[in-house]
Amino acid sequence: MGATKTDHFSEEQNKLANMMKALGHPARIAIMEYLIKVDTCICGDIVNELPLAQPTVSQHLKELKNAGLIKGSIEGTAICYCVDKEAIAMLQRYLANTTLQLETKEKSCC
Amino acid sequence: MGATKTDHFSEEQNKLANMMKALGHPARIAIMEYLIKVDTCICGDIVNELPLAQPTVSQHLKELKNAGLIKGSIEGTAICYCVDKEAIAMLQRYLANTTLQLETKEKSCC
DNA sequence: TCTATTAATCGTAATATTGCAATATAGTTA
DNA sequence: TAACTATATTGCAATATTACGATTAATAGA
Repeated sequence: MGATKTDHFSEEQNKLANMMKALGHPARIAIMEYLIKVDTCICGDIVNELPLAQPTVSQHLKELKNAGLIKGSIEGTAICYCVDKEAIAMLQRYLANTTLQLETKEKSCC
Repeated sequence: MGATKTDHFSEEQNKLANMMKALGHPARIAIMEYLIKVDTCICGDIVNELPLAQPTVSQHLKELKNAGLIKGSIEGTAICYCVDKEAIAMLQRYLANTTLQLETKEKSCC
């Protein structure tokens, strides 16, 4: 035990859960917000923005990348990270649809 | 180490991360989807819907409740769970705003 | 009261995450 | 080539999560 039983759930449920999980840490929320705030995506100063050590930040970036939320490419000596717009858009659509489904229901018994 | 450094991040970042974290598991995504699908919120059959044992489901429900994503109230012998519309709406607004910010930027260098 | 029924809690094992120091890697520049 | 800079990887300790069997608590009905 201890491992998530991913095989019992749908592809979409697992993908969504993975993205949500990646965003389920304040440091990673902060990283995303910073990447969005900064105009250019050439970012070599994410570490300076966060109250965490460099290896920790690097690990968080890796997780965001694995979840498909950011993209990174080598830019000389630094590495260029930026948000994957389509991934965010997908999340947004899912939640918008959920909200819509909820609004059409009048019953709210709790 | 091993514990998340919540105190270095903003209230909002932590709250968001908590919600996202709660949704960061396929079983909990499935629970939310089921609660939304079912017309009434009198739900005593969540366990039958999922490929997980009763204590496990109960624990997942507790986490969703702690994150403020669902509400529950005692309904005789069963317990009535339903989605907290405002919480979902909040998440939705956050992502809609994020998407908006991303759209206004032309540069997508990666 | 006895017995189902339903859901929470406890205890525990397996696994995952978080964070960092130390180190490695790779490109840049003197 | 050597020193410098930026990021990744490794290894490890502390803690959290996941899952479930066993048990408990609470209510409903015979």
